Amino acid sequence: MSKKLPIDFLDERLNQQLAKTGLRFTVQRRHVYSVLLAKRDHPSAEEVFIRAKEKMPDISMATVYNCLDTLVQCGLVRQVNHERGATRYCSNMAEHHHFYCDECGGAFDIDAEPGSGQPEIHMPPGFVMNHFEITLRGLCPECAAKQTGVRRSVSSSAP
Amino acid sequence: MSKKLPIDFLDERLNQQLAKTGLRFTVQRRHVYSVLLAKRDHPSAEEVFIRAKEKMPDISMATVYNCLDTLVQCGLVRQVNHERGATRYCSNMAEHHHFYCDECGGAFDIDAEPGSGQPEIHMPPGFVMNHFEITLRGLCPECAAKQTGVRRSVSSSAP
DNA sequence: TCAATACTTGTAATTATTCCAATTACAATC
DNA sequence: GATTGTAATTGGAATAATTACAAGTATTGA
Repeated sequence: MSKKLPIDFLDERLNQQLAKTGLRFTVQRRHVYSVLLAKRDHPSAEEVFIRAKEKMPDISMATVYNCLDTLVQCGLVRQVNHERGATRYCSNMAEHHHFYCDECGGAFDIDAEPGSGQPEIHMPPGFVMNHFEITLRGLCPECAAKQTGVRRSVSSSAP
Repeated sequence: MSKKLPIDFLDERLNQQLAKTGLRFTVQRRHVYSVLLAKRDHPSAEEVFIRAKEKMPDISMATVYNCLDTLVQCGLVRQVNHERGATRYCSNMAEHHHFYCDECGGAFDIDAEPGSGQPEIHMPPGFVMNHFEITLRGLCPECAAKQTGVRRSVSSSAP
């Protein structure tokens, strides 16, 4: 009960951001955040729950939802919604876009050109834009290779 | 059965697109499509259902979902997902972006500059991009006016 | 007209998420 | 170190959105 974890970058950042909003540092929040940082494949809340349970078997789904919300609130994680499925969570806060593969459903981060700023969009008068997001769709390298390499498998195995 | 409706643009387009995919023209599909064209405010499935019931009281929720799926399938309507809420449907197939008001939740179409093409994004090798979408967030004219204390002056037409 | 098939309908089931009330943990103070 | 007020966690119930299914109805083509 006394092993002091080294205050690494994760803790520091988390602590800092939580403090800003008057929220507490808890082991659950820390753990959920570490799960998101460990594998940045935009997991859904349920996937986070499953991964979190590996090292923290008693954590509850409600807590995962709470922690994710907290992390989003304090600006360490962002929520991404794509298609009809569950909301997904992304711990990459650098400016980037999201690419979704139509074939395998995978999500990929596409770095934004630093300083590329916002695309040239002519906003009608009166609108105040705070945020923009570019979502790309198509085929990821793996799926693209399959489609062109092997002849177009029109009657591929049922999904 | 008896009264032949004039084949207007709606019917023509719908028929054409349905035929392409081997789907049938039905009164429910026509009606759901007309609801989407009548008010282009990106209604959710449930809102479509409510509006559709006005003139077709017997239509069911299941049919609305089916029809919406069909319309999306045959390229007359697109699905837009924003935040956690319900999926919304948009009948504007011209190239445009979506603006969501953080305050009132309203959705607005922002026309893309014709020929502006896609934003300059450096895709990592191997990715095949088929589609991109820009989502904007901020304040709509009405909510922006309220926030700055400016009375409802410039912004006029409500959605 | 009749059969084949597509479509619609109502309902049940599923999925994703939120809500809530009861504990439990934490931080500050005595 | 005990006390206390507050915040966080927990499990389960509740809700919202969507999908699945089985039965009935409409439409098309022969």
